[in-house]
Amino acid sequence: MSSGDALPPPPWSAGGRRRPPRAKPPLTREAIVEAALAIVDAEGLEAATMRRVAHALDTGPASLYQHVAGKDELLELLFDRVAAEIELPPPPPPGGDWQEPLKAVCRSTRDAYARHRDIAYVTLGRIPTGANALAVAEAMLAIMDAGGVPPDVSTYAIDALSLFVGATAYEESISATQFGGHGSEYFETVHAYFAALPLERFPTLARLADRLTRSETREGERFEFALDVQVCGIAALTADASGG
Amino acid sequence: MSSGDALPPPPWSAGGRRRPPRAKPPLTREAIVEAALAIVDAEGLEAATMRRVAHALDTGPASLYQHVAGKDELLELLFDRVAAEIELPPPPPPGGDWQEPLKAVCRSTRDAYARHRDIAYVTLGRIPTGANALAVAEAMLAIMDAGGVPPDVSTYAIDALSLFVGATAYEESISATQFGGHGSEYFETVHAYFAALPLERFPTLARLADRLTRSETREGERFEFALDVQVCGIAALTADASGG
DNA sequence: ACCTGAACACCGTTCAAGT
DNA sequence: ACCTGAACACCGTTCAAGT
Repeated sequence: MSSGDALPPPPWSAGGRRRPPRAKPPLTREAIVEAALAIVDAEGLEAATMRRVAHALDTGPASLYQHVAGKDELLELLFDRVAAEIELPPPPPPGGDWQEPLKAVCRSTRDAYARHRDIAYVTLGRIPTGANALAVAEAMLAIMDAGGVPPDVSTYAIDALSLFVGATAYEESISATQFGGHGSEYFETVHAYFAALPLERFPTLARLADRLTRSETREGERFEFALDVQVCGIAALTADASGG
Repeated sequence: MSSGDALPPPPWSAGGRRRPPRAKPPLTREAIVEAALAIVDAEGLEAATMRRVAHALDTGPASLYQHVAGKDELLELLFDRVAAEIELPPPPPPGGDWQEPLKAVCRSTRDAYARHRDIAYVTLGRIPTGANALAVAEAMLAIMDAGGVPPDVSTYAIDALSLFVGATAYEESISATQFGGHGSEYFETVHAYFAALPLERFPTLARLADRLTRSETREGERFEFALDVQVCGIAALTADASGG
């Protein structure tokens, strides 16, 4: 800073044109997305209405439409904002193991979703086009490619895996809100219901009721199991494709 | 028809106590569910609002609340109505093959969902409690049980499979509406987008762009692939559990 | 007991009018 | 160019009043 710069006016000066006490930050896409995410984090996705987001930014809903095409685009941007949080590994060396790195990406995807309530809902039925979501897809494909999974398999596998992680995270967020803080009340109801099922019509269900309802509560285990299922399946089909 | 039956009154007769031209059928849960399903079939799930359903039954929305606790219960009933359409195999003999029968149930579940637009959305994040949905779960568990899949695995597997089928069917219904009737327009856009990706940042994605976008269009194949992944994975973990 | 008109507290989106 | 008040055409749900 050169000494020739003019000093700023002292804060107690009331002269000149006065600014409002808290200058309203300019409306930008980023500010809108950030405000929406804050609402999602605090109250969940369905609270993030155009009106609520606008209100948080001290405007009316109509103002958002200058920066965002509509609610759907806002959700798309929200998704890509969360995708930015997913930890990705460096590009893998050729011939390396692909199963563990692939699982790692799935886990950090789940973690990123879990940090933002039921945000995973927006991933369902959407083809990712944002830069961050594409980076995740690139990472997964690169891992499989380097590990020798043939493109025929990997291009399907990435769809299956993304669907799996998104859907699981969404289900988990749902049951997280249903179990509420204490946890056992809703669980007890479900368990009692399954245990009371007529044995003639639902013999297997009734016999496995204990294990079924217990599995609902141990989400981490459930995710790891299903992740194993996915990756084992991909591996089996890779062996098929290579061997046959 | 016996000859003693009275002739119906001629349509031009104005005598007797006249009924309104089309007697309003009494409001029942079944009638409400059926009306809702008709709207779903014609216009999709989001058109099936309480108001629209009521209108189809010639009443106001308030009248529905005598028979249905609210929108959520209506969706639950709608789901169970569709679950009734899923074809289930007879109880399996012990020691039989479980993989093919299990796949068959998944396929007919998908088919039932596909018959009703985006109905699969209501399966997401919901623990099934209706009689028909429970019958599907019972069938799947019975198949795995008879085939020697240990309960540890099958109780998780049923969650993973239900999630997979529901989420896949929902995604397929979404892209069915996005592809519209003609099909290629949206596909072309997506393909062009993927092909134009910067090579330095998305090398694998760009290289596999052709295959990736082609896979989006061949839904049947994609479903069969993912179903294979699931079942292979379950089999691999079953072998683990038995062998280790 | 069953139904319902009207109202309440919301939505997403548009558009003419403002600066 | 950017913003916005007001309006439009909807939601799910409630409740007092009707039969």
